[in-house]
Amino acid sequence: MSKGQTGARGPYVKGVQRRQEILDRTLDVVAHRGIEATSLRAIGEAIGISHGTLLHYFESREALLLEVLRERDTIAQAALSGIDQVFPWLESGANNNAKDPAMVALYTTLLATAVEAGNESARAFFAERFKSVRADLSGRLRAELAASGRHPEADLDQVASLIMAAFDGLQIQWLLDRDIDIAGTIRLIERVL
Amino acid sequence: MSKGQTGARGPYVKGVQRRQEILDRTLDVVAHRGIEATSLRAIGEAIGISHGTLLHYFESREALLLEVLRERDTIAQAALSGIDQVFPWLESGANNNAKDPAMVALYTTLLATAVEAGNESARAFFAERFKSVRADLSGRLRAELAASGRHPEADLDQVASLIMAAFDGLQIQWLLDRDIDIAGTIRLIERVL
DNA sequence: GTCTATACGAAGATAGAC
DNA sequence: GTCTATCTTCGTATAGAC
Repeated sequence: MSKGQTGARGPYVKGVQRRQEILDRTLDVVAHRGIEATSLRAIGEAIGISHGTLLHYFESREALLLEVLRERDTIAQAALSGIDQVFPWLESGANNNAKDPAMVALYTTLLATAVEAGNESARAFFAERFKSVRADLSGRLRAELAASGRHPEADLDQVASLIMAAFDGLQIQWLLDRDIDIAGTIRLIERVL
Repeated sequence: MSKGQTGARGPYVKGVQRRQEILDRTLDVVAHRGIEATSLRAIGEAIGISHGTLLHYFESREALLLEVLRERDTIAQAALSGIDQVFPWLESGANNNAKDPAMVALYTTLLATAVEAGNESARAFFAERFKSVRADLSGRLRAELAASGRHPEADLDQVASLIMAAFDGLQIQWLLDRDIDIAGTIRLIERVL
């Protein structure tokens, strides 16, 4: 075995730690200064490295921000892995997100860039994310209905789309007005079933 | 009466026409090149004026884009003024938006900037828009339920929030995947009532 | 592999001439 | 009302030190 990317000694160790440090600190900068002000130079300053170094680890500023989102998204999903029921699962996700407005803002901002032409990596990320979450949600709904002996009254893929749209849309409303009750409003959808 | 802003003669006439021309052409540039590529210089080129002149009419690039959205939003609302029933009204709105993806993208992009700190004008616009649409929607729902002799089973403000969130979220999903059926999915919410 | 220094072009914004 | 010139900051690319 060579001194490859995950070796405990070897020169790559520093790089792996550095990469993680960049991901962590970038979110800090986003939280403290907002996304627009999170320039490569601002991130570099916060870490104590030149802004050029950041592009040694990530292809572009957009790619870095997207990687921050991807990592946090994976962690957030894992934290909910113990919850089986759909609506408690959604409610826990909403409550966790409420603790991290910077992440929600990052999600929203990158989602907006994804609908723009020419941002293929962001578009691919969100298109794939929507597709997999939709499949996961509709599958859970189907299983739950079957377990309770009922048969679906609506297209479950459409219900899944509705839940995702409501979740994203309510998070945006919540960012503008913290009085919005995301979990409570999502729960209204339960009646459709 | 002086030669004020709306006078038919007077030196302001050219300015008023110019301002309108800028608003119209900006949306064209957005439609053809995307929002990110819609720089002040690109807009100026499309009209045949310098980018500096644009800032004589609008405070900033953001203010210009927001004004384009505000104007189109007003026109779109007026076009639906003949429809009384809530869900047909929503469906017509969705169908109209489907004809103008550039507007939907502009809406989404500016909404994302509004959740960022320091964008007070965008934040104010969307906060106010959400507030008024929510009030309008819940009022319509209340009137409709009363007319059919039913009493609401859910908090109608919450239902209105859900409808708005679903509408915005589904438009985003639609921008990423044109197979999404916005109107059909919104109609699912009808069952909550 | 890791990192700095530097340069380039484009962007939003401002000031002042005409 | 409009333009040009200029300032600052940005993302990105490259060259090279260690």
